[in-house]
Amino acid sequence: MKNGYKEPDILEEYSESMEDSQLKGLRLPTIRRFPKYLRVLWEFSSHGREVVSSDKIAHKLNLDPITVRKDLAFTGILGKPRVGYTIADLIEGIEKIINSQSQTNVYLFGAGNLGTALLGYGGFKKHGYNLIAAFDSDPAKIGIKLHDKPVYGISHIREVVEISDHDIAVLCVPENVAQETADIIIEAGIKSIWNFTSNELKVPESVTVLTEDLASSLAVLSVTRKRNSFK
Amino acid sequence: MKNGYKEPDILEEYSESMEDSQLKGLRLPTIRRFPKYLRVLWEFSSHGREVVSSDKIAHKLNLDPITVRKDLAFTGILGKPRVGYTIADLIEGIEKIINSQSQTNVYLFGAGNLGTALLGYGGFKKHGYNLIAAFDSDPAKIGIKLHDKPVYGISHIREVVEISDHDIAVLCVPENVAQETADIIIEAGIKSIWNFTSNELKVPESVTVLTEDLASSLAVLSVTRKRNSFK
DNA sequence: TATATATCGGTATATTTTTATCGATAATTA
DNA sequence: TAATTATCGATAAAAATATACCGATATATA
Repeated sequence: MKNGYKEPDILEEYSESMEDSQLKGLRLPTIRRFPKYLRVLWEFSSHGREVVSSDKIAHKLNLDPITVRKDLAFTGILGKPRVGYTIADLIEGIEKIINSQSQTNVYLFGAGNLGTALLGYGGFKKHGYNLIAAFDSDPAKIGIKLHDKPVYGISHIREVVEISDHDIAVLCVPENVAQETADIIIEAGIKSIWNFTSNELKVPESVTVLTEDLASSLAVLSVTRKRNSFK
Repeated sequence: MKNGYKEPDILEEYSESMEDSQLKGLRLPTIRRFPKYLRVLWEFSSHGREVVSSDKIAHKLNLDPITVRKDLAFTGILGKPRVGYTIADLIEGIEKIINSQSQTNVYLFGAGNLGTALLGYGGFKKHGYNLIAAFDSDPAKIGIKLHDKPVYGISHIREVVEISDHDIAVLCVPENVAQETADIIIEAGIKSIWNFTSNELKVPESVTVLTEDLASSLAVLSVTRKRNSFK
């Protein structure tokens, strides 16, 4: 017996700091797919299913079942041949990886069009993020509520933000104040910035920035379409 | 002389249907980076620069200069040793690839929070896309203008949309009507859908869908931060 | 004018990501 | 109970992507 399916070993009972080890080998494409798996798992679950095969998941997401199995292996959840995976276990396993911290607070900076839209984005709550408050410089907005979230002046950042290593700032301010706002955010102790401005931010190494580049997506759409039209 | 820098050949004078061939070998990561190059090239240009090296661009975007040179090679624009590339040429070359068509019309479906935000998104115009109109089912919105764009009832789609192969539909409707709206869009002849709902759309092969998955980004941010905290 | 240096573009290598193959096995069917 | 089948997980191969290397050369400097 050289390779192939093997009866899995008994799971280690203790896994105190498994998070670190679990993260090893985890790649970006896999991480990006996890929320997609969650979506279809939630859907299956809401239809009363309890188990699901990699093939079924793959089909829903236009992926290869092998990809799905490799990704799901990172959760440590084992499937059964001829049956599949227990949906509830998978959901728990994925959530543990992509948002394991007890709670992640999200703060919005810039309550303009896009910012206000994101205040109403249901994905935050669904994925375990708590949108706490918004900050804006417009006096007309300060003090009111948008989508039930209070809007503060940015000078009150220290009073509002409970400093915690895994809080997230969503940056939706105009481009010309993007960097200075980021500086204030970092100064206040927030270490993750979700950047919706088309602006490369200069930040210390200890701060993580993810820039959401809508123009990149448009480019992909444009070229993909052109490609499709050539065949 | 086995390899290394070579005096470039004289450019072919005619290149009628170069688009197709130019697209060959062009990969998704490169396409995604093109708009980023445009951003920094515009910036350099606005500061009065006329030439720029791969190294300068790479530095701005946190990329490897080799990556930049390889990407830029797809434009066909040649740089000069010790000098760099002519910025104006690069801009033209990139724009040709990612949005070569004379004009791309963009139609928004669903003028809710996110939709309205996108109506105000400056990137459209900047990258050569014309946002023509929005469609919504809410009678209170139909007939008014949002960000100077008219809002129509979706039943008027055929009157408003000039059918053209490279038009883009931006889908921002609630999830429960995502698929049916997509069907109407496709029926009207639009072949590219930029999908902001967290919903896998079933579409014919001839239609290109790009799903913008905000939850995926959040996951990436979450895990990247966790990683950073381990070192 | 000779030398030094920045920077190009081509080829080569390394790493990451996807896809294929296959033995093992749990449930199903004959 | 035996054969069939769906599906797993491990290893292997292929494809895509990023990085490294290096000779050539245009400008700058000595």
